[in-house]
Amino acid sequence: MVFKRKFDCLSVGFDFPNIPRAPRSCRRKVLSKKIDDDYDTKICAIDLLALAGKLLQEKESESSSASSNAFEGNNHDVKQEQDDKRKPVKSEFSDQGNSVSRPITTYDNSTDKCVVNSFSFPDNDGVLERTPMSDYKMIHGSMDLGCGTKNANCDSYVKSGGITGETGGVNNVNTGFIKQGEATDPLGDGGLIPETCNLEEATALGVQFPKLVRVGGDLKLPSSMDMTPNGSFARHGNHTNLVRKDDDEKFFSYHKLSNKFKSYRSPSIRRIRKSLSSKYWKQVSKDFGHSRADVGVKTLYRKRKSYCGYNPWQRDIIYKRRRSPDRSSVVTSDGGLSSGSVSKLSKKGDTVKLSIKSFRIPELFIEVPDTASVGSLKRTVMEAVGVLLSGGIRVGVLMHGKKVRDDRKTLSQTGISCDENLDNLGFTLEPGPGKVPLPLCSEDPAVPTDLTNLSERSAASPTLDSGVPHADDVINSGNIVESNLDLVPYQSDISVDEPSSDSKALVPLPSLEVKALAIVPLNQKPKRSELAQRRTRRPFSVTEVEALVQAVEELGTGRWRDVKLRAFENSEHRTYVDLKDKWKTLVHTASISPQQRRGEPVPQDLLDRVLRAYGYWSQHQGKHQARGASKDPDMNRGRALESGVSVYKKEVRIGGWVYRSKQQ
DNA sequence: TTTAGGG
DNA sequence: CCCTAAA
Repeated sequence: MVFKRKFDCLSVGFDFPNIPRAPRSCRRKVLSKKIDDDYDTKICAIDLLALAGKLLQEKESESSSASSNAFEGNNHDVKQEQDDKRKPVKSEFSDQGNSVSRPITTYDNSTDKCVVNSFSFPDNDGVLERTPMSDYKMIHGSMDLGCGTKNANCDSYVKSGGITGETGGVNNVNTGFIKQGEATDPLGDGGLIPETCNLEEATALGVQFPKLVRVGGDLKLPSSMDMTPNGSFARHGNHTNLVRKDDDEKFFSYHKLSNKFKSYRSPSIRRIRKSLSSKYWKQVSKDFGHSRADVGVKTLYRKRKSYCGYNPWQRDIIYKRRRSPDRSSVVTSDGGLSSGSVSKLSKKGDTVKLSIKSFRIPELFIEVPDTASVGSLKRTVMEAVGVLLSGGIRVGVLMHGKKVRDDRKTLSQTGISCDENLDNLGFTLEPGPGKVPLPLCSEDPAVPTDLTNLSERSAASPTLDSGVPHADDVINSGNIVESNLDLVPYQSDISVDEPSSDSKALVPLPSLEVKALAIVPLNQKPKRSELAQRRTRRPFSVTEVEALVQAVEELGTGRWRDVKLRAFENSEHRTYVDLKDKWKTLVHTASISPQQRRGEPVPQDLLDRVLRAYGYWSQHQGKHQARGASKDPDMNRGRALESGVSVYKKEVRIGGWVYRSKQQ
């Protein structure tokens, strides 16, 4: 399956689509593009644009009903407007209660491509309706994650598909980003994702959009904020290997995990990682970078390593941001439910409450064979979503379609808290420092990714390259940090140095990273099998065996690379390790009775030669090459041949048995 | 990257 | 065939 992310939006900051096309060296540059450009200058890509965030300025002394009513009215209008604009993509869908999914999906039979334009999430309209106005302190808003969505007020709204999450506002009854098993169970195993969408689960799985509470002008981020997809979501997301294909049919993959480590390194993460066996990591890296020895494996490998590596520099930035004097608080839905923190946190002065009702994300193009199972499709979609969400996201605030870059300004200064501007407020989810999730492994063996054709083996593995953020990107991120302090890793359940981290971020992503990571270990086994598909078995033909024996007779048993070059140079699929292994099995085969042998029978004469060569070279271990007397293979051959039969041992001892050559 | 071996 | 420690 191939994930194809289409960015048909006007904004291109993220440049997802560009990456795959350019040579790696160039792609890096592309990736490093600033992503914090003004909205006008095209923001990005994964850029999930908040379609409409509703803010409600509420004064304790004021009657809430008045504002609420006003708000509701506006909300509907806005919503209608949004819907209209989405028409091309999502016209026939309306927010229907709890429908698991109402994707505007088009299916192109000819190409087997699926375009998922939207997902539906739990809809809490009902709840809202039942909510007394007095309790209706949350303003419902909607956030569009679609890169094509600029803003509800933006005329240039471009069709964009995505995942739309409807969050309930009033009681904050959770609004899971992902809901119910059927639609959200990525593996279709039903075991990873809760069947029900209770608050906690939804919160864990979905993007919880918090209510923003302004406290005395300060905003705080509650630790309960949880954007973490957990359970299956995280699991699949973590090692999800996605191969994206842009419109030009070029692919590239990205890996989430590495991003996580890179972007949100924290003691907790370190701890988690530490818990991972070194073997695991090695395995991963190897599988990931593996390919033929002649295909720049090294490059890939190194790249990958560097990405996964801890980047102290970036971490510093993170900490710096955390210490930002500005304080903001975000109350998550679940948190709100359990503690009703929203209202409690409110206090003197104006309080701005915000509820982001929905998200939209860029269209996800998924390509799956028509023979793919539904479960596979689910998984694929899930992976795409997971990658999208966990790739590292930053939040941006838009007012009248323009990005508000000065994080130091107060809401009132920015005008956000003005009723008139409520409809002009928007949020964007932009690529975080990591930008592009980097695939670590192939989630689905069925994913046809050998476009790069690195090797047989790599065919089942993702092609790592452009999706990886580079130093450039990091630097870039740093710049962004300087100018936009809108991304702050926030540790909810794992706060380390600063339990009550200060943050300006509306949406703390770190927790997501952390939780996701925590699940990694659990996937080790299953992952491995999926990510590194075993090469197809290709039995040696008699001809090959003969060639091998011939080469070994001439070169000995310790020069597999030479053997490879001499006799199998044109057999791409035969590595020197393969040859060595084959020789090993040949020796074994020759040493057992014919009845015990399996597979295509090897002529006895060949086996005899094997034993002779084996014996001979056992006696002359590397003598020839060691003395450098015969750099030229032919010389060795000559010697061996010259010696004739006599050069071979008459007796070959293998496994305690003595084999006598019939020809002796 | 190769080699050498165990799995 | 795979995985790796060593070199």
